Amino acid sequence: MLHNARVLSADWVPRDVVHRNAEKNRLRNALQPVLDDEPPEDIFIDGPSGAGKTCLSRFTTRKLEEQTFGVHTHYVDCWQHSTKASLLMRVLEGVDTTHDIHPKEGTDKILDRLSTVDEPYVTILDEADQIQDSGILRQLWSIPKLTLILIANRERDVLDPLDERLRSRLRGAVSIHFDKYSHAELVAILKSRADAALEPQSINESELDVIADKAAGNARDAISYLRQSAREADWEGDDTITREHIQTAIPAAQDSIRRHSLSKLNDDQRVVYEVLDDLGCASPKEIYEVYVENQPDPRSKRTVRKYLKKLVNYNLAEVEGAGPSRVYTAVNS
DNA sequence: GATCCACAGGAAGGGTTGGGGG
DNA sequence: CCCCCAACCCTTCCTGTGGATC
Repeated sequence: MLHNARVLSADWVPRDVVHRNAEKNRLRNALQPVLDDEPPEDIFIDGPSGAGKTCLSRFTTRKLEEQTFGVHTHYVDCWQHSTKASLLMRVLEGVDTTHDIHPKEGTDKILDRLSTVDEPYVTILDEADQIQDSGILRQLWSIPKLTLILIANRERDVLDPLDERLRSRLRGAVSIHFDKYSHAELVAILKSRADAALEPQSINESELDVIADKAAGNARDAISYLRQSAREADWEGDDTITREHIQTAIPAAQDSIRRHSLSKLNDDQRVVYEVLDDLGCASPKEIYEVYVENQPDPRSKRTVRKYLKKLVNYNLAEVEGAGPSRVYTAVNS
């Protein structure tokens, strides 16, 4: 059934993006200075998960690179490269060799190399709110030939940690907001992916409808549900995807996302998650008290606060309220 | 509306780690 | 093989914030 599984992988960039025409035009216009070799504009993209931010950015920069000689574009996932050294190395990989950089020379050397690049280049910083050291952004913004496209769920998550001088400069940035996909748009996206990835007639419109419905505007989820549904059908030896396959596939897809997130936690972080999962819903104080009982050599409160924030970032927990009424809830759907 | 308490997260300092060079 | 250095993680200390309580 699956004759081109890559089309259903999370980082697949389609040959054409069918929706988001307004956003596409704004991004292209914002990148115009790159073509004219003028000073770059700052570009922000924000919107909910699965709204097509990453996909459209990668699509647009790929087009730019194809159509323009001497322009380099590069994608960096700040989630995987949240520390200063690893992030800067990834940025440099997009334009230059990195094998001659030694860790003991520090990050200044990497920044020097980035500053001396003499051709314009565009770097997408996806999940930009994950960058731990806000000084990195200031340094990257001062690089003459570099155009940054910053992607985050909420623009203010990136801007708030910055100092006032930088924030005021960035008020002039090109800011592109993405909304959730509508149901009809999701169905259309699923249809085009299914056409490219699956044997003809493997799935019909009403089943796509069910998947789109469950994904609630999130294209990334929708595509992973479709992928898992195709696998289910394959395992069963069926050549069409039925509602039963989808029913099985959705929890399986959600579980695999959750397990993947859990695998990235260290032992203490996992204990904090398990404590929260047992409690279901609890204040930071309660969580910490139970955590300390369960751990012979517990981390400090401050560190556990960092862990809790991490769980929220990984979608393993949700948080509500502020101050003393703050409550964390485990996510284990 | 003043006060209190729990919380978030920044800053600074110390211990640990890991890769390269002597 | 050990030392060096930068990066990284954790801790301690601290400030600012906002809901709860009287």
